[in-house]
Amino acid sequence: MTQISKAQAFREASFGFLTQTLARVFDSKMRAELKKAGIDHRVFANLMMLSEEDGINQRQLGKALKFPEYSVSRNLDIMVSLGLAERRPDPDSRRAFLVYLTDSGRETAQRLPEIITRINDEVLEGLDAQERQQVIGLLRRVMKPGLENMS
Amino acid sequence: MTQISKAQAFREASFGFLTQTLARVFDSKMRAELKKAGIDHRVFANLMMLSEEDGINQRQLGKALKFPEYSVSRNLDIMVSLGLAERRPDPDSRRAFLVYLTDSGRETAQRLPEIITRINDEVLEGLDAQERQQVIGLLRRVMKPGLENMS
DNA sequence: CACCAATACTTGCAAATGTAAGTTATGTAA
DNA sequence: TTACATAACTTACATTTGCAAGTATTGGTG
Repeated sequence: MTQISKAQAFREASFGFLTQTLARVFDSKMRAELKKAGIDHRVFANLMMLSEEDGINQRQLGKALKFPEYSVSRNLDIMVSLGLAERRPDPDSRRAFLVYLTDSGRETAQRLPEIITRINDEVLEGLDAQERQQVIGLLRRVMKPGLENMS
Repeated sequence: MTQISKAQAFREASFGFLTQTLARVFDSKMRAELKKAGIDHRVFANLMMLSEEDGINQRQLGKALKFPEYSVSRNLDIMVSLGLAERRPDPDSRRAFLVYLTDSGRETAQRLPEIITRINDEVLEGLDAQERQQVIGLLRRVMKPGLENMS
């Protein structure tokens, strides 16, 4: 029986620690791959989300991705300047915008799944197919409860 | 049967997306709690890691947490300036330092588990005890393979 | 031992991020 | 109908980060 200190057991058993650490790995790999593909790494999460659902406002976009709203605001500025997305006035509220992908944004978004899949496969190499399904299913459940939004 | 677009199924099935999103949630909650506790949020990961194991060099510290080495370097500057850690020369190599917590660092580190546990419980509220064990176990396995280190 | 590559760590600079405060528009309730 | 809180979004400023290039030391190879 190998000796494991309390602290070690604790850190390795922290869900937050684990997700932060793995998120760093995913992020740095994504940056490198997106650079190769000529896609701006700053916008990939929003791009992916909008390709799933457009015509939502910035708040909703931020909530889905757990991004603070100032971050959505800035990322959208970038996407608009790159011609990937556009803000249209919300007919129901003059203070909100509805966000839509442009054709170019949609085309760019289509190139993402291949990259994301490849990197996920790299990161998940230690798990078999069933375990991958399992961990993904559990993480999705963690997301569900709403997890009150960011600042 | 509710209609789910391919894109949605895809994003929600991306391990990387899920960990990044959940890491953002954990991070923002940790920041708020650490601020209340008067602990510098920049150093908490290193502090926790070092309370588990000291006397390692900066490379090893970075590798364990998947931090790039420049980040370890700067975080240690902060920890040293706050009196939480110290760099001692490595007797085996003049280019390396061995990092140790000070007494103050150790005391501070002792206050972390309570905070981390509380936030993990908040984030994981959607899962029962068994599922928590399960997801943590799987995430640990993902960490294992080495996941070649950062830049 | 002379060379070159790799290791361990640091740093200048540009880019990105968090905080807090701002604007404008809506909802509510006296 | 005015007043006051909240919603949706933006921005100035300071802090933090990533990248790329730097130093110094060590390990190997001919």
